[in-house]
Amino acid sequence: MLYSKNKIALVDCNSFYVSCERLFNPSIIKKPVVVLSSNDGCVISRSVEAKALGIKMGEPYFKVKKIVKQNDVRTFSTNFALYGDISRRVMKTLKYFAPEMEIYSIDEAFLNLSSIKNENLLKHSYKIRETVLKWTGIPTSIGIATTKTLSKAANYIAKKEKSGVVDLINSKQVDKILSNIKINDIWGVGRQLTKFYIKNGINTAYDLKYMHNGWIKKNTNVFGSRTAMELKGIPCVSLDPHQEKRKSCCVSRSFGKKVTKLEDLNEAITTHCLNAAEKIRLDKQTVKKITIFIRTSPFQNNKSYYSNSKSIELPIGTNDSIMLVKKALTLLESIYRKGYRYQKTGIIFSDLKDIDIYKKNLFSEINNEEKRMKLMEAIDYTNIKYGRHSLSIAQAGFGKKWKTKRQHSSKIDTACLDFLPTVRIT
DNA sequence: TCTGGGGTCCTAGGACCC
DNA sequence: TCTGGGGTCCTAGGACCC
Repeated sequence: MLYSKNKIALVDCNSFYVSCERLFNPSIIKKPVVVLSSNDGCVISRSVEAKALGIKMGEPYFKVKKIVKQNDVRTFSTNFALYGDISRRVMKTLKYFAPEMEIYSIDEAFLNLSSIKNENLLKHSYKIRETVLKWTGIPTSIGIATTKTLSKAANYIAKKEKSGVVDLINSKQVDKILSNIKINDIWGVGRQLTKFYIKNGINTAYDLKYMHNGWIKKNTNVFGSRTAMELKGIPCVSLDPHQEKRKSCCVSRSFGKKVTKLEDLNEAITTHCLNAAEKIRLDKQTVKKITIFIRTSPFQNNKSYYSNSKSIELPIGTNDSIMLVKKALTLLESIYRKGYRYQKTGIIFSDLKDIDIYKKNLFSEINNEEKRMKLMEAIDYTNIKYGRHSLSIAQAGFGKKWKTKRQHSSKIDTACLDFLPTVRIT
């Protein structure tokens, strides 16, 4: 029995983006800190000190500006290149402790700890936390349980504990812990399900756990039943160590200033399209379906709102920037309407396939395409070596009046990550 | 004045076929 | 007069996640 059970640990980095910024700026340790989303729009990461001031996750920045000023909260624009690099370091460290793991997001991973004896689970987890902190400078929390959903719940509680670890496998108080988790804080229960559950008197994780299977199945979808089963300790979502390639690729941005002219939208779409194409080329993929969308602000409810999108299916998959930009601009022109103040535009590549399939396509004109592929390779190489957008195409524009706002950038150059100081926070 | 971006999966309903 | 039913496939949109 000792080894027969699933033992899953969810390791989650505490206030990850804030922790990353702190690595390079020790003066903000123990101070209230927030990291803002693109365009300095919303708060997407908060230190505990910032949380204590009542700053909520996802809140628009302009709404908390007052609190920020009054309390000298340090604010940062996102630096995803940096966070990605630190994330890779954290994951590499975790791999030492569990060869079988699933990277779930930039700051979370599920670890299979089934080979660890029950009585050693806690000790092992403390060791994981200590090592990650020592090697990367990032503090973490760990939740251990027999299913993913329960380990998420354990982690949720671990975040509030000083020890940073909660083990539900050896705990005799699982139900008590679950009764302290509100229904909307359960993994997989979003806004809609929360509304429905509360209407039916289900208010906590405990309530959901003891709900009849039949009732759940009849009244929710497969997601709902799965979550409920997992709370009961029956694994329904297995740990998947296999890293799949992405199935779609989206690049979109809000504008720093509202945009009205087609030529500005053209520049933005071209830029986004080039970025998306570069991404899929790095993953050795091709795209068959392109969608572009534009919209005005959904928050300015008074005036005319306009939102539209259009897709096109390509005859064969490609990752040729020049061809993709041409198609994207045609799509854009067909949905552009004069007289609106646009807030955001973006491009979605879907139906992505491995490049090898494309190469074997009998209908492609091999010679021409090989030339194009060489050109794309050269562009990517130059951009990686000399910085993004060293090489671009003219349609991407030079003025970029629509550019995203980033007023709080920490300007850390991750090209120098090798010189990253390893800070130990105690 | 100012409200993110990038994903995955599920499902209802339409189109089509026999 | 009486106007089927069942199956598959695809897609847009919704819900959810971080």
